[in-house]
Amino acid sequence: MSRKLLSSLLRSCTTHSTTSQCHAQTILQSLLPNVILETDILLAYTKLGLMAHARKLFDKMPQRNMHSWNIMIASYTHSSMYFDAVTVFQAFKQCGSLPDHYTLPPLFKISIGIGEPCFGRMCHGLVVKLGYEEIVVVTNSVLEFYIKCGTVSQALSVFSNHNAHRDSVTWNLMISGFGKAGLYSDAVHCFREMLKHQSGYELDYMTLPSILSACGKEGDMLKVKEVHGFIVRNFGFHADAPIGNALIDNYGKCGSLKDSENVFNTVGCVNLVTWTTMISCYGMHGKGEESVFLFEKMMEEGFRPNAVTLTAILASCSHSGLLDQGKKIFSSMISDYGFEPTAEHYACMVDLLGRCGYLEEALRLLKRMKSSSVTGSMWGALLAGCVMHKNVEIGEVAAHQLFQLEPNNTSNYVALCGIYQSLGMARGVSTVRAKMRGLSLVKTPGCSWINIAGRAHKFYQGDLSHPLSHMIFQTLYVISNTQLSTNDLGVGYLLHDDDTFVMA
DNA sequence: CTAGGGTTAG
Repeated sequence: MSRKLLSSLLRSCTTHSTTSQCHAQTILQSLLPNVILETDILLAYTKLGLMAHARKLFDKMPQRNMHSWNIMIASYTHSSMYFDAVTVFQAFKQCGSLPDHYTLPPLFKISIGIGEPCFGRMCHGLVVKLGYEEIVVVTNSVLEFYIKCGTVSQALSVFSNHNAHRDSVTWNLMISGFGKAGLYSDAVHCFREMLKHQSGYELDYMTLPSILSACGKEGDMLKVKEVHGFIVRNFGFHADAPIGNALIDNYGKCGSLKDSENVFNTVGCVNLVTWTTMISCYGMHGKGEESVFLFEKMMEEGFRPNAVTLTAILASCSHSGLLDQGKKIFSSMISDYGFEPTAEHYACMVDLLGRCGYLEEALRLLKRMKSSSVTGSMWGALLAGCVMHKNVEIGEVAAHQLFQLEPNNTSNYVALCGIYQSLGMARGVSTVRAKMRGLSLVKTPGCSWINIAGRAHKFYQGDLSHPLSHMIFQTLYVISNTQLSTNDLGVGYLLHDDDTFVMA
């Protein structure tokens, strides 16, 4: 067999055995060493995720080209083996070579993967110095890097500096970046800008889940509906699964379970995430029975739940007080599916037991675990249960664990304080407050808001300064039909975005 | 050989 033939065979290999056979042939026919052929073998191994095989060959190669270095760096990165990727990159630099536009994008992923943003910033410098700023793929990876670091301002400056070299990926990165940073109105603004720059049929459907999520997290159902209409007009009803999933999720987040159900019942593409999303929508709306029903139906249809599905169903049971169903699902996941419960699942179970008032049982569950594997979220769930059921003994245990684990989390101090307060334990209250002062911790006030007719109405706890607060108070009183103090109601004032009052 | 979207959690 000729080199050429083996080369093209290698490029079409899709299994371990065919790749190994081709590799063996190159050796048998004394075709090695040969950079082109060896690089083909490297690529074939890495495509199959056989990094150890690739590395063994790579280390033996007497000669390497840019392609072979890039394959190793990119595939280690792809396999989340960031430190191996760094080692290869360092060896590469030792040879005195400079990275090219294929080398650079994985370097930003490595920087995030190893948690060293300095490395990424240095690579950004390399991009500029080596003149790769005009290659859109490279610039997009720089943009993604700054977004993943949480430095939106840096991302925005990269975005603005490259208005001549943008593609749909660039726009999508910026829109989803704003959304991830909680800058929802900026995300919407960016989406509008994008639409101005391209005509309808060129529109990229990958942007749609991002914009839906920004609208949904803002709680703006009108915008979600608007984007939904836009999707139907431009893409028809048979959107792909992530779009349907985003619609279900965000209708749910905006409080319209009916619309979520509607999408769920009519979408063309359904996957595990679709089921999980719908289950968690029912959970959010306190409809645990529906969640359990859907969970069972999902399994009947042959979907195997994953870790996220399990978290969703457990959280759902928890919110609806379905103790037995939750326990049953948790133990059957372990026995029937050999599932290894994660920290989140234990936190859900503690939450479930705690809400139902089984605080001792919840504490026992945590005490059975290795103390190093008990997370803050588990103690946090227990503490929340103690607040609900005014249990000071277990509450103190949980709170003191949390003070060790997350000393700067103000919510934990406030929670313990709340238990003391509800039991009239004045000394406890002042001790916790003194502790907070000593650590100079300040609690940011909780705020909730709703969007009505495109305007954001914010509510802070215990504030009655709005002229309509009396009316709101009365309405809440009627709804709750119980004797509540002003403080319990959390009545606030309505504020517009620019802090001017809005008259309903 | 390089870049982008969806699901949990208090």
